This record gives sequence, structure tokens and C-alpha cells, in this order.
Amino acid sequence: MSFTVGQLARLTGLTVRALHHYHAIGLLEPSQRSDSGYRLYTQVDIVRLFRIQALQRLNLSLEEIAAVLAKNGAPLPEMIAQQLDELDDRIEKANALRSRLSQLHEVLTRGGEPVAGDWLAAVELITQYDKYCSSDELQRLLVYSNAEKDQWRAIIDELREAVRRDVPVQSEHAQTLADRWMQLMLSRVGGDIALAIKMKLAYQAQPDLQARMQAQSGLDPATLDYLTRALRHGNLAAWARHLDAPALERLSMPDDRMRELLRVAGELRSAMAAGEGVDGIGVQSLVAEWEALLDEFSGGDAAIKDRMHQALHADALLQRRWALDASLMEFVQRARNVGRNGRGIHGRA
Amino acid sequence: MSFTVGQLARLTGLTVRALHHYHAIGLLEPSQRSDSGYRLYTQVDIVRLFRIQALQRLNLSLEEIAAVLAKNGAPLPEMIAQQLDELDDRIEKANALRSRLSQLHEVLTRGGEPVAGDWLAAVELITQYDKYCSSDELQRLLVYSNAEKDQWRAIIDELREAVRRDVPVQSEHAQTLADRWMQLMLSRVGGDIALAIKMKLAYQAQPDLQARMQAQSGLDPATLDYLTRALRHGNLAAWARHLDAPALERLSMPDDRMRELLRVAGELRSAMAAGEGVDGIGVQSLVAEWEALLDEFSGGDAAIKDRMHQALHADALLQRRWALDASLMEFVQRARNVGRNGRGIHGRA
DNA sequence: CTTGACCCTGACGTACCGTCAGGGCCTAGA
DNA sequence: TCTAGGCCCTGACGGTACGTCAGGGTCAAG
Repeated sequence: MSFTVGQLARLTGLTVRALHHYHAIGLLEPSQRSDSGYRLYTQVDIVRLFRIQALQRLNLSLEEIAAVLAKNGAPLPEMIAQQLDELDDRIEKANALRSRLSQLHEVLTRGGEPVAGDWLAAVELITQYDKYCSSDELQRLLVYSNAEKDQWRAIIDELREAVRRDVPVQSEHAQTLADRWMQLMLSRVGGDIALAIKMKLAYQAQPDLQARMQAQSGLDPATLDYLTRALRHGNLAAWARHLDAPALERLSMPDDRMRELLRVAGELRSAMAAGEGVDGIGVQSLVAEWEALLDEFSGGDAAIKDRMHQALHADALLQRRWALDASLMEFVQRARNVGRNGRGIHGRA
Repeated sequence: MSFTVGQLARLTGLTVRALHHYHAIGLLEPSQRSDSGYRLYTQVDIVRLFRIQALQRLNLSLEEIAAVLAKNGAPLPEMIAQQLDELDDRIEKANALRSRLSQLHEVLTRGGEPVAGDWLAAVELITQYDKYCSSDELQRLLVYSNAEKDQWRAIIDELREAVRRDVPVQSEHAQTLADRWMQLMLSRVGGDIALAIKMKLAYQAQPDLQARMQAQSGLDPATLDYLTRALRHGNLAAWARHLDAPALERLSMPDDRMRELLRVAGELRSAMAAGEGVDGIGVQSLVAEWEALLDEFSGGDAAIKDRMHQALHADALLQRRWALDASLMEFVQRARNVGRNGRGIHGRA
């Protein structure tokens, strides 16, 4: 069974011109032609068109879409899961915008005059409304080799096995698995941990997401819990090599704060990669966040905080866990040394 | 208090270039300049920017937005209400797409292979996702003269007064009001009743919408109910002039079917205006819907249906109520006469 | 007085199509 | 068999909403 352009256009709500265009740029070539030269689209073309549309919804350019599809990236189930994720994001944003707007509406109908800040916030919500991820970030996520997929599957299988056999999370085996997981995750997002955070891939705690993650990757809640505990134990164990017992006692690292530190680390890495100076306001404000988080972790004890810093600077295991490396830590050190001498007036993009 | 372009850009998430562009085309001119020629944006500019962004969300082009704003159209509360409406629409569509996608996902993870129809439906939902209304339709709705606003207010006030005084809906006064309401609504959408339906302006029954309608126009639920009953009574009274008592008994016109007939009538009008032939498949399928609805209304009695047709053809009051007129009914008649001789193969846009 | 982040005004570039133009294909009805 | 009307083809130009330089002033801090 096959469709002509016009039929396909009617069925999908696209225009004939758009389909022609996709053909012209080699994005979607009909798999058949009639004797008279009519384009004939078949099942495979339709599925490809679905993927194209799905990717376009994520604001990828046609060129980027072509690149993703060319690499056989994004197997269908993962892609659909991604779509679902994005839809949730949209719904969330729609609700945020909605409440902001109805608040404005209320003020206006009561005869009030909202202040500039209210309008600005509303404008920002509108402009942010249909942004999900920057497209190069997305592209990295969507291009997924089969080898990589196997690696995930292997780790997850081993994790599940460990759960079944009741292997303690403190065991070396469990710790190795946790380490491999972290490594794979980092390679997956090209070292951009901030992106991973944004995509809720790491330390995620959303209820509904777990079900989808399970369907997508076979990572059921029990296994996920095991993994989380293993990561958490590994983290503490790593710190234990640098702190004494009382200091460890004081250590307080709730999940969301850990995520924050990961995010800040990721953004610092981006800043460094972008060649930003250590005294730039962007880097400086990130370092300020960094300091605040370490303050929190150390319970406000400057000595502990200092030891933590040194540990992060020197310990490769810790660095792996926190997506850091020596050069990044050096960057952070320099930024800290610049200290309060930054100008601190002009913002950053 | 004022902002430079860069500041405004950061605060709103827009780019400096975009703001420059808006200035270049005269859409948003900063109300001040610094001595050195820097653009300075103040509160009024921010509010205008909000309106621009809000309208852009509805897929109006910048030119169209400029036109709307130039006519002082779309007072803020109404605009925000419109935004809320659109957001609801989006959320609805997002949920529709979501369920369709998760169904696909389920089939895929079970190892199944969805058929072409499933993919097509998904693609269609995606492409329809961010369409709300065609922009000329929207523009008609957004450009709202003050005189018109006063007319609405006047009718609503009189309706409320009628409710308070317990004027029966059968009274001439109530009927006149209902008639004026219908007339105003038709003029509001330029006679395009299908649009009114789409915008849920007529015979709407959404729960949450009523609250907003009240805030927007002062039309509280009680008054709305009164109006609805008046319209309903007027409709039956109009038919009573053409049908005998037993026929009236059989008449069955639930709200949603009435809306359907209004929609079909509106689309027929569009088709006629577009110069489509009475034998085109588009018109023919609309007429088929029309016939089916009349069958339903008449309870399947061909004689009653026939009388209804004649009444619609001849009675100006009925025509006003149903957004018809003599020329449209003639068009319908011709289309019906063409009957089953149409080709019925090629679709329409 | 320099430096670096900001601002200005052009001016050209780009993505994703919309919209003809000029011409062939195909099927139903005369 | 012819023709009309709807579909299809391949160019080719146009258009919107900006992105992205280029070349050059502005401003505050050190």
C-alpha cells in the first residue's frame, strides 16, 4: 500500500510543498515512484516521517534531523519516551504560564496595575515556553550507538542480578557497577553533566519517570534503588578517605543538593571549554554557588570544607564521581583565588 | 526605571537581535534613548512586549501583531483570557498526543509492529500540535472595537436585569435580547459561525470556561443559563411556526447536535464563499452531514425533515438563528439536488 | 588610559517552506 | 475518442524572523 504526496499530505496535515522539500534535501525520499514519476510513499517512509516530525517537535533543524537519522540514532521506543518526556515538560510549563497569567488576569480585573516584574516574568515564561534543550545537546542524546545500548543493558542486567543475589551495595562488585554506570552516563552526554541533570538522567526522583525508565531500559524501581544506594555509598566511601569520622558525621548531602553541585560542575566545565576567564562574572557566580554548596555539605565548618576541596583536587575517584578532572579543579581554584576582585556588575548570557 | 536592550534581553529570554528587529520594523520602539543613543525600555514598553509575545504565541506574524496593536485591539484582560484558552487547548492536545504516543510505545516494547494508520495518526497529532486557529480568524477575534464591547456589555446588563426581574424567557423582551446576542455574535466573527464554534463562543458548555467568561465579560452562570434557555425557546418557537404539535414532539435537538449543525452551516458558507461547486466532494460531504443531522432532529421522519428544510429556506427568523440566509440555502438545495451524482473520489483541502 | 563588556548601525545570510509557472498524467463523463 | 478537472512533476523566486558578522562608539573599573 502506498500514498501519493497529496494523499500523504492530507493524512498527516503537512503540505505537499513540505514533503517536496524534504525530498529535495534528501531527508525523506519516497521509496517508490510510479511509472509516470509520481512519488509513492510506503510504510517505511511513514515511519521515517514520524521520526522526522517527532524530532522537529524538539526544535531540531532539518539538517540535524538528517544527521540523527543517518546515524541510525534514536531507536523508536527511546525516541517516543523522549517525546513523552518533552510533552510532560510542556505541560508543566503550560501550567506554570497558566498560573502566572491567571494571576495577572486577576490583578487586572480587580483594577490593579501589575508591576514591571510581573510582566517580565510572564514574557520570560512565554519565550521559554517552547524551548526544551539546546539542539546540540539534544543531538548528543539522540545519537545512540548500538554498542552503547548493549553496555547499558549489560550494566542493568548485572545490577538486577546483584539485587537478586542480595549483594550488598558496599561490596566491590556493586561499587564497580556503580562506577561503570557513572562513566557510561558521562560518556553518553559527552561529559556534560549539566545536560544529564537537565534530562533527569542522573539522580532523578520523579515518580512517573521511573515507570517509563523501566519500559525504556529495563531499569525497574528496585534496581534503580539499589543503584542509587550504591552510588550514595560509593560517594561517602570516597569522602571517608579524606575526612575523619566526626567530619563524616557532619557531612550532609541531600539528593537535590548533590544534583546542584553536579549542575554547577557541569556549567563550570562548559565555561572553561568556552574559554571564559576565571574572573568573568559567569564563572565567578558559579564559583559562588560552588562555595555555598560546599559550605552546606560541610555543615559550615571551614576546615572540613577546605579538606573537601583538596580531596576533590587530588582524588581521581571522587573526580570521576563528580564529573570533574584535574584541569577543571585547577580552573576552579584559580577562580576562587581571584576571589572578590571580580567586577561583578555585568551579567552573562 | 528603564532597561538597555541587553538587560531586557536577559530578563525576557529574547535576543538583542530580536529586540533590534522589533524596533526596525516599528513593532516595539523603546520609549527613551540615552544621551549616547542607547535604547532604554520602560514599563510601557515591557507591557507592549508582553502583548507582542502573547500574540506571537498564537502564531500571528509580526505584521499581524502590529496591525492588532495599532488598532488598540485586544484589551489586556481579554487577551490574557485568550491565552489561557489557548493554553488549555495545548494541554488538551498534549494529552491527546501523549496517550497516542504511549500506546505506540507499548506496542513497540511488546515487540509489536504498529500499522501505518497508527503512525499517520501520530504524525497528524504532532503537526496539528501547535496550530490553534488560522491567523486571519484570530485577528478578527482580537480586533475588538470599543463600540462593540459596549454592545456586549449592554446586552449582558439587560440580560442580568431580566434575570433579576424574573422575566420569563418566552417573553418578547427576552427573545429580543437573545436575538440581539446571536446577531452580535455573528457580526463579531464576521458571519463565520464555524469559527465561533471553534472558539467556544456559542453554546459552550465547558465548566472551567464559565468562570473565565464571567471574569471577562461579566456573564455569570445564571445569566448564561437564562440566555441559553432563551435561545433554546426561541429556536423551538421558530420551528413551531412550521410544524404541528406531534412533529414538534418528535423534534430532538440536543446541544451538541445543534452545535454540529451550526458548524456545518458555517463550513458550507465558507465553501460557497470560496466558490466551490455544489458537486465538489467537500460540499457534498458537508451536505451529507447536514442531511444526517436533520434526520436526527426529525427523528427519522422524512416528511418532518422536508418541512424543516422548507422552513429553513423561507423563514428569516430561523435563518438568523442558524446563521443561514436565502442564498446559502439555495446553495444547499442545489447541492442536495446534485445528490448522488457527484464523483466522490477526490478529496478536498 | 586601557580594558572589556556593552551599545550602535548597516548589511548579508539562513531555514523552511509559500507560491507561482509551465507542463504532463489520469479518470469520468459526453 | 475527446475533454475537463483534479492531481502530479520540476524549477524558481519570494518571504518571515531573525542569526551573524563588520566597523565603530560608550562606559565603568582598575
